[in-house]
Amino acid sequence: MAIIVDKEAKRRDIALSCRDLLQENGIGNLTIAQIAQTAGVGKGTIYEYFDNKEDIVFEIITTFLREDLSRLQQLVTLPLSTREKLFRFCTTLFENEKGQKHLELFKEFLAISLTHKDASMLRFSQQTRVAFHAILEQILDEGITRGELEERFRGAAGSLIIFSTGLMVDSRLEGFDIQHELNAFLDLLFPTPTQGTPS
Amino acid sequence: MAIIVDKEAKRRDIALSCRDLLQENGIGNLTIAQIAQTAGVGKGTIYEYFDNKEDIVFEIITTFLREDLSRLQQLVTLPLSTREKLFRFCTTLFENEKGQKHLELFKEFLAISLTHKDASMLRFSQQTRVAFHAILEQILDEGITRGELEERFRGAAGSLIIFSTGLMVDSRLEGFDIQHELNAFLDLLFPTPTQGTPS
Amino acid sequence: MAIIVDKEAKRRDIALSCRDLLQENGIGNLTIAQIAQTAGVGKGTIYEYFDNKEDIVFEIITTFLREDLSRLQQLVTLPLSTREKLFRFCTTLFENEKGQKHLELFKEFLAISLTHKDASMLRFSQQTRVAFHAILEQILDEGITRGELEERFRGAAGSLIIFSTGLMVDSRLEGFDIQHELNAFLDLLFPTPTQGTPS
Amino acid sequence: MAIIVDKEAKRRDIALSCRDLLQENGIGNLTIAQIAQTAGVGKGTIYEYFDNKEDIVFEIITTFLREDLSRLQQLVTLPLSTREKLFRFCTTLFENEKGQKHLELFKEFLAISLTHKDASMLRFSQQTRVAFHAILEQILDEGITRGELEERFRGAAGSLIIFSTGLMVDSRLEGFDIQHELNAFLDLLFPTPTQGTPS
DNA sequence: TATGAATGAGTATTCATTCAT
DNA sequence: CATGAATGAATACTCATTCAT
Repeated sequence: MAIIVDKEAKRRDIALSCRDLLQENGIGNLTIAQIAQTAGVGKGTIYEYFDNKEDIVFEIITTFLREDLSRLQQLVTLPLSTREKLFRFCTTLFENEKGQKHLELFKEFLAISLTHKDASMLRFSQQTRVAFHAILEQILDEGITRGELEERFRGAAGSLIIFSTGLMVDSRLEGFDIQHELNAFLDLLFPTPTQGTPS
Repeated sequence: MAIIVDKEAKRRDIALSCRDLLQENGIGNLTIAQIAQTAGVGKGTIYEYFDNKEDIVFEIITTFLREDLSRLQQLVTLPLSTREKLFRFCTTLFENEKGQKHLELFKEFLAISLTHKDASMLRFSQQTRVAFHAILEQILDEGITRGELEERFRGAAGSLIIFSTGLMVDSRLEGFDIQHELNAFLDLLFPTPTQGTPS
Repeated sequence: MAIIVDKEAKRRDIALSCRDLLQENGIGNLTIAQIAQTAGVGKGTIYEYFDNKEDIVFEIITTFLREDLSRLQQLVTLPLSTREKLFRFCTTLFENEKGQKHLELFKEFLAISLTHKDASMLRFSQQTRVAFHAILEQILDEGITRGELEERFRGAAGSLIIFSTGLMVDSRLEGFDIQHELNAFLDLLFPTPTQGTPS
Repeated sequence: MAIIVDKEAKRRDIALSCRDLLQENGIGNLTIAQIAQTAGVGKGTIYEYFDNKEDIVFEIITTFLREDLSRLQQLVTLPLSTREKLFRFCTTLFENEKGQKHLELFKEFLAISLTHKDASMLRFSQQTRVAFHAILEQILDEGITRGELEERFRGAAGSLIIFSTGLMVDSRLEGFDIQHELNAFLDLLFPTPTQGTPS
């Protein structure tokens, strides 16, 4: 048992030590040699703790994901309107420099998972999706509970996740105004008297 | 006097002759040698009509795109409800085997354009987006004109495109039910008495 | 006969129109397509007047050579000491921007003739050498006649040509001071009382 | 524990095993595939020990250079007149078949270094030049010490190197008699009573 | 005489992964 | 447990030259 614990610990150690490396280089330019050197171990050792390059990249991305999810989790409890929460949920990755770097990474990961259809790849993608979905669901449920949202929004998390995915992908285009597009979308979902029915 | 060749025509000829090849191999496994052989010309000849591999892949994809856009264009005139049109707009690529192949190609193209940020790549992506956007807009405008859609849906094409992108990307996930997700989304946009408020 | 004359005239026309092109691009980056376009004829036409790329490059270089030889020829008649004339003979290609461009071209030509041992290549190299040799001989002979040079310098043109070649080649090295090296060499050849016999 | 390899030793091993290959094919026709096969390693292994093709070509040429320099070094100690030593210094590469092969290689290298002005290329050229210069200086200094040469020949190594370069380059010309040209040059430098003033 | 469409050979380099020690 | 030396597949692109018209 102790050994297993150690393995997990070392996995984390290696992943943790390579966070900056991954952010700087991106997935495509990251080499096992760099990872090994940065982690201070031999190349062969990496393969003692990870199945392949993907595996270790997942582990590192997971640490970023944990951060982002944690931030998003806090968002749920913030004293904001539901709409505002949804807005922030979708724009959090576009906000500061750190978010941008994570975004770039996620886009790169998306690109890989779009072509490499390994089981582990899909599993990871799905787990990630589930985590984001859960938070979104919380926001929506609370919105409904607080009377800000109609009952029909229960179960709408899936749609919002899909839209978020599209937002992330289409943000690559030049002249794409995320805030504008997102607001237009939210206006569509939550028609307000002032907007929907201009006298 | 030398033969004067219609460059545009030959471009199309080459592109046309390589459609199957691209569908079978995908973008990543397509080689210039294969293209040349399939088109029945020398490798050098390819470069007389295309700037680089990207250029020719774009041209071939464009032929698929033209087909899909044409089908979508016909959709606009079909005697269907606006909602049904939007539904079909989003699912057309998921329908038959042919659509599936195009879908695979588009996903691969998306993956590439997500990481290779060349000017030509972005330009092509944007052009494609504009074409789809235009059709969507037609459907929406008509829906509004016919009174099926509220005025607020004018300009909603952007949101729908983004959702479609997300749909395409997330469709890679196992157990992802496109029809279900799309219906849920449309229900959200067009709350009907029967669906939204089941007595 | 008329046709032959025309051929020669057209050869010159083409060569003349491509002088700048060759100077800008160098031999290595010059393409037949560019030559044809610049000369305002078809690629095939080039081969009506020239045997191959080398042939046309020679023709163009020859026009430069003619210029340089003409300048050098003038040098012979200038009211300068023989030593000064020899100095200028060797440095003329290093002097102004124009000389530099010719120099670069000659170096490139030298590189080619060092590996491509075609008969035409050798012939051209030899012809060039002969032309420079003749001028050098004039300078030396005159120097001897005027009593500035000892009799033993008769026939020394060959040595000086070889040194010039070396100068041209070694000038590629960083920190190589042409003037210094050349002066040192000339001091060696023409020992002056102040330098050769101190005290 | 993994095997620790002496990188320098392996570099030499690979270089050594490819000497013949380089001499047979020349630089231009040498492929990495051939090098790897000849050295009995994989292509990737080559790049573990060399940065690029240039790097390995330099290393191989260096082994030839070491031989030639060693022979030249011995020349310094031979019981010959200074003039004879200088003569041999310049003709050593033209002597036997082996020298001829080295010469061909050097000419090819010269051709490349004349057009490819990379830093590493220049550095290598300069190092080589320095090594030959040093030996020449030894010969000259000794000649001066022994009273065979006038004091003015101190520092003349540079001029002689340049002449040697020219000799190497011009030797490509048909009908170029190295011995004759070199003797003419040496006669010029060392005027003897019998030669300079024939009664 | 002029043209320009067609051609096709030829090669360096990267890097995830393995396995002998 | 750890290591790091060895591996090898896979591919775009240029351009001088030809020859049918």
